[in-house]
Parts: sequence; C-alpha cells; structure tokens
Amino acid sequence: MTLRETHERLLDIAIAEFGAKGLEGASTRSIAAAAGTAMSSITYHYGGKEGLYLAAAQHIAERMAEEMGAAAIDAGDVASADPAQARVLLHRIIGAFVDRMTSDKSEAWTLFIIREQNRPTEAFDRIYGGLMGQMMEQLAALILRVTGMADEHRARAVTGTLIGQALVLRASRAACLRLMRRETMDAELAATFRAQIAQNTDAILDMLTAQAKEPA
Amino acid sequence: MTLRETHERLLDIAIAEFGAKGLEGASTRSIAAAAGTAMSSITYHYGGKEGLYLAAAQHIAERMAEEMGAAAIDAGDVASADPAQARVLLHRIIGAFVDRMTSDKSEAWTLFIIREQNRPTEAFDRIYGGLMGQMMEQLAALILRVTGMADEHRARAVTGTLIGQALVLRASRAACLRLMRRETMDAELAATFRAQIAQNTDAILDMLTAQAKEPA
DNA sequence: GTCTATACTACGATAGAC
DNA sequence: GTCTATCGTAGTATAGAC
Repeated sequence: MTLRETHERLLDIAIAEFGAKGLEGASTRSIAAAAGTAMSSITYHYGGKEGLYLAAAQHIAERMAEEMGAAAIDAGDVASADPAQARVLLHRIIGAFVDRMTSDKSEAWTLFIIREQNRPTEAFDRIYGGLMGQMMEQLAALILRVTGMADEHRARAVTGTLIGQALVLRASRAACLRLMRRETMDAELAATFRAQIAQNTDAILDMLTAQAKEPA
Repeated sequence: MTLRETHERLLDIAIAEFGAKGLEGASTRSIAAAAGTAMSSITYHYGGKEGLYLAAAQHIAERMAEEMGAAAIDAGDVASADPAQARVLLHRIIGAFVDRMTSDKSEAWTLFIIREQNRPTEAFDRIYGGLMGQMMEQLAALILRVTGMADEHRARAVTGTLIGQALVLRASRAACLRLMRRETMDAELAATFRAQIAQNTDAILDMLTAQAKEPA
C-alpha cells in the first residue's frame, strides 16, 4: 500500500467515525487500527485528533468537488442562459444531488456534514466554502433566470426548499423507507423519488413564473 | 427539586448529549453531573447507558405527541374531508412541522432522530411508532384526498418531499442561513420559509390535481 | 516516518455505606 | 433511593527505539 493510499484510507475511516460519533465521541485508536496504522502516526501527520477532524472536512470538500464537479456549471453559462436553458441546468444540479442523497456512499459524508450544520466549527467553513456554497448560489441564480422573478431573497429561500426535497432522502431515510413500505433504497425507489422531485420542482418554477408575470 | 423534575432534567440532558455525540460518544458521567445527580443513579433507574438511551427516545416520542398533538387530526376527519378541507388540514400539519424545524428547541431532538434515521436501533421504533409515523400516514392520505389522485405509492413519495422542505431548515440549517445571508433563524426568516413552503406545497398539489384529472 | 512503551485522564459498571 | 469508592478498560498524547 502506498503512503498516499494509507492516508486516503485513514481519512475515509475518519469521516465515517467522526460522522457517526462526533469529534469527541470518535476514538483515534480505533480509527488508526481500522486503517492499519499506529495511532501515533495521527499525531505525527495531523497534529492530533482535531487536526485529523479538519483534514477529514477538507477531504470531503475535495471529493465532493471531484464527484459532483461534472454537474457544476460555469458561472458564465448561468449568466447567459435563457429561461429554458436555465431550467435544464437547474434540473441537472438537482438531479445530481438526488443521486448523491440516494446513494449508499453518501451516508458517512452526510452524517459528518449534518452534524456540522447544527454546531458549525471551522470544518463547516471548509466544506461550505467548496462546491456546496457554489452550487447553492448557482441554484438561486438559475431560479431567477428560469422564473424571471426579481426577488433574490425569495429565490434563495426557494433554493433551500428545493434542496430539502432531496436531503430528506438521506437525513430522514429510515422514515422515508417506512413510509414507502420498503426495506432499502434500491434503484427503483431512487428513480421514483428523482422523478417526483423533478416534477415538484417544475410545478414550483411554473408557479413562480406565473407570479412574476402577474403584476406586469 | 422533585423526583419527577430530576428525571425530566436527566432525560432532557441525555437527549442533548446523545444527540450530539451518539450512544457511544456520550458519557453517563457528564450527563449525571449536568443533571446534578450521581452517575450510579442512571444505572439504578435505567439499568445503564443503553437503558437511558431508550428512555430518552421514549421521552422524545411522548413530548412530540404533547407538543404537536394539537396539529394532529382525527383519522375520521381525514377520511371524511372534501378536497378543500383536506388542503386546510394538510397545511396545518406542514405548518406545525415548519414551526418545529425553525424553533431553537428542536435542535437536540432533531440530532437524536437524524442519527437514528441513518442507523436505526430500537430507539427509532419508539419514535416512529408514535406521532411521527401517524403524521406521515395522515399526510399521505390527505394528499390523495386533496388531489383526487389514485396512486397511493406516489402520494407517499410526495409526502416525503413535502416534509423535506421543512426538514432542511434544521438538518441543513447552517447552509440555509449562509444562503439567506443571515446569522440566526429569527422570526422573520422563519415566516419567510413558512410562507414559501406553503406556496410550494400548493403548487405541487395543484400540479397533482391537474394530472389526476387529465386522463379522465 | 513509523512503531512500541508509557503516563495520565476519563469511561461504565458495581459494591457497599447511609 | 442516592451517594462515595473502586475496579478494569479505553481514551489522547508523548517520548524514544529503529
């Protein structure tokens, strides 16, 4: 195993452990053991538990940029898109996010991030400062483009609610599964939710578009 | 302090601690200290750490029933409601849930529950088996009533997405606040989200109603 | 750079005083 | 029923061998 692979493994395990038990709850001993290295190497490379925690946050931000970068859009494209094009771009971002929330791989990341959302530390800055913040800003800009509405503050509120439709699939997964009378989030169920969220999104965008034209 | 008050305090603190650090991460010592009692009393009354954890889940279910019981609706009312009445009832449930998600008090509960959603234990059964499951079932039934649609499975999927719009305000609060360029979830911001979610909900219900009529 | 050995603190559980 | 005392285990950090 190369040095780089060891560090990747260490960070992946750290994300899972910190996500499940929090900064205080997780143990560097078990993280190191699971990664097949000595605990003291964490002290050496990351300066201790907190350093590893921040490195884990950084790792999430970087991997998020790699994996969802394809759905991210040039700022220039957003600014120059007509309403129909903007709607396509918006659906692409939302769709990619739904895929992430229904994927099994998202569990560790999401727990880590949700914990930081409720009690943000420096780690949240590293995550939000990456792709997450950019994508939310882009969504808000796209909503303005699609609907022709002028109220930017409201477009941002809508952005939050759109994201929530997908987030619930991860943050409240067990309740969603019971509601759907399923045991697991299989591909079929994920497709059901993805289609429904796309439909809901269009309904909301149409409503906002109609409202924006009304006073004119 | 009465015995009952001590136990209430102990459970409230336990919920916060378990929510923040998980079952393994939390410490009975600090929970007992914060509640002003000896650690061994947890062993005596709850049989140990796990017993306290389950009692905390039970406590959440009971308090949830007390606080949101006013928004819960008689099953008979749901079954006999016409579309307009059903829409009013649906907005009442969603509105109460938004209020809960924007409230500061919801933080401890929500963290506890979200953790259980990702790795459900017996504790999740106690919570979902209470008001949470009932309310989700009622929402699904109301959606069928409002829209006249026949596909129950789809109505359940819509239920999940509707809940997500509000859940995001708690599960992803820090990101929502940054997106809205605010520091705290004050009453004004909460009202903004509540109004927007109500509007989105109507847009989705209208879209589903139109679709249900289309093939006829 | 990575490991072992060790110092020190905190954990959960239990036994026994009151 | 509530407390103190104590046991065994596991935590982080550090020093030093290699």
